[in-house]
Amino acid sequence: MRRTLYCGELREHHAGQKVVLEGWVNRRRNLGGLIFIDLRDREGLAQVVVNPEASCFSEADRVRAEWVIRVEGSVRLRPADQVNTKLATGAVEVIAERIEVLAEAKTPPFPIDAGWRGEDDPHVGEEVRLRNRVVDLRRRRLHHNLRLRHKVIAAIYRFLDARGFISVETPYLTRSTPEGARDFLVPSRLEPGHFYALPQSPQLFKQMLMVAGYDRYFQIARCFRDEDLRADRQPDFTQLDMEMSFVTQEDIIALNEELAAFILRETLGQEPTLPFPRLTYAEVMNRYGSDKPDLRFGLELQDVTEAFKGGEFRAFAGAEVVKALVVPGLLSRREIEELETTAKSKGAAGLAWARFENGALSGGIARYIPPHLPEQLGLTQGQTLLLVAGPWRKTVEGLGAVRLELGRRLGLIKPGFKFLWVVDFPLLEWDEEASRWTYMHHPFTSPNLEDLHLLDTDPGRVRAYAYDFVLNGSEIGGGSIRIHRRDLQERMFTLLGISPEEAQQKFGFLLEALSYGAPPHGGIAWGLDRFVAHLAGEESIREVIAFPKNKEGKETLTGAPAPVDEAQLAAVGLAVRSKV
RNA sequence: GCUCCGGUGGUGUAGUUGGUUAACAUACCCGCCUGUCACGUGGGAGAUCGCGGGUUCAAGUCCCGUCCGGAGCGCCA
Repeated sequence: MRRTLYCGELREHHAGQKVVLEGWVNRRRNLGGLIFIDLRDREGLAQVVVNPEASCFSEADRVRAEWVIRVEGSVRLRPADQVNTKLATGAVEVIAERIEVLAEAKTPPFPIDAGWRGEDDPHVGEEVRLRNRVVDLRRRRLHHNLRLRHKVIAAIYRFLDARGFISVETPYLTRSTPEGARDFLVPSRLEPGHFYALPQSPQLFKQMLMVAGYDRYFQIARCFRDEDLRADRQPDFTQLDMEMSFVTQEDIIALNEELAAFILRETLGQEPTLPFPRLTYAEVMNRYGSDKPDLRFGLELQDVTEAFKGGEFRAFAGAEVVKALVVPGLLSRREIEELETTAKSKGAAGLAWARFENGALSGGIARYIPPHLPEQLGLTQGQTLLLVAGPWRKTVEGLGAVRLELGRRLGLIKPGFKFLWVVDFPLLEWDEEASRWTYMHHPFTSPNLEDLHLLDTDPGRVRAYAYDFVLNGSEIGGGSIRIHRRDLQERMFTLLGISPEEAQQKFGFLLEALSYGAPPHGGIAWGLDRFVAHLAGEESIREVIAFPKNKEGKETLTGAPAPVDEAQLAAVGLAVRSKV
């Protein structure tokens, strides 16, 4: 007899039926003469009862947690006083007639049963979890996360298909492109000494699909970047990649926020309000000190540059900007010191402060604060004023980091999903190390045509048609309108210090494509792992990836990366140098 | 590459100013138990406290080094 239904699907209307269940023993309770088995499959738990007179009683007595068994029996309603209201199947139980052990199991290294009966799983260290990932993946939390991820992807396909997008696959073995992140290299056997690179994104392929007239493309694409890992970064990660022809920035933004709303509706039953806020880069940096601000709380930065200009406090008098944060509450010296460390980590020179208590400012730099300032900032009794002064970017980012830390510490972050778009990014930023301009997004991003006249005279002020999609303080997507004219693309390469020869060698195929009549086009890529992690309420994308890598980039199940045979190296013309 | 935090039975934790046999919960094994649902109950086994060195009469505890893991900085077009 084969399985008739999932354990978790058992309901009252099955009462009286013969069923066959197959699954894992979540828990076994032996009352002496009577045995209960909570049988588990991906849909949930069902209670199996084994009576002492049943022929399978001795088999049931032998069974242990995580054994895989098949149970044949009949469903019956439980007496009213024995209904388990915590389980969806709690009104019924299966009286076992036959039990067959399909596989015995070692005792699991950590408990996995609690989540399945609706409780919190006890905390287990991530190292232990990743080392035993198969066991870990049995827990309900990960079942839920991976199914949510699937639902998100399924919703993406439904939505984009209905809007005329087609999914096209692009190569994983491709060419190394200069700059950007470090490439993962794959040696060529047919041409020893030559290498493929794994794509950092399908960027150039999708642009060429636009030139080829496909008009609307998308792909759930794996991307590879050989950089250090973080809670929200893996060396191989998944993008929702998208590109459209004959569109404006606003078209892309509007379509993508509809997509986001559709996904939330389909997966979580939520209805976010559209449109999402669109804030300029300058505005979010000045108000939140971040290009990916968390809008779930206020605590905005305020500009007080003028109040200190030319004043007696030398450190502030000549500063490019002075920014202030009004903190609800009196912070201790120790707390301020910790926050100063946070500010300094972003390059701020320091963190000045004063407390407003007993009707006056005291402590820190209280005596240097202009008399009118507290009123201007709305500073009231029992609050702390924090200040950073210096070059614009380090100042706002320093205080922005403090804002974020305070949001967490003071519990200001409200639950929910706060989306926004950040627009009007600068096209270029100054690279101190290389002493030249470099792109902020990527070298194919179109300048805002209104700023084109500044390109040679004042490149730093040129805005880009680039936009980031931000959710709860996390960059979940980014895109741009691309350059579709060969002459402008060549001009950009020159500005970025890429010689015509180098451009031809590395991007010749793109320039060539652009010279065959390219439509105006643009697109976006979402960090799918991050997006799903937010929807699942997880801090780390490792919780929404079945087999993630740890902080050191190791895949803990298989032990990758690992050495390979000398013969394998020889076949691709490589030899490993002894460690330097 | 750098900074910070952590490492104690299988798992999760406690362990005070250094002081007897390293504690607790849970899991595990055995006994008893017919309506449990984290069953109950009695018993048992299980840890050279990540590793190495140092200080000390005495180190889980203090110091140095090292390994492993996590958070962040740099990096991430």
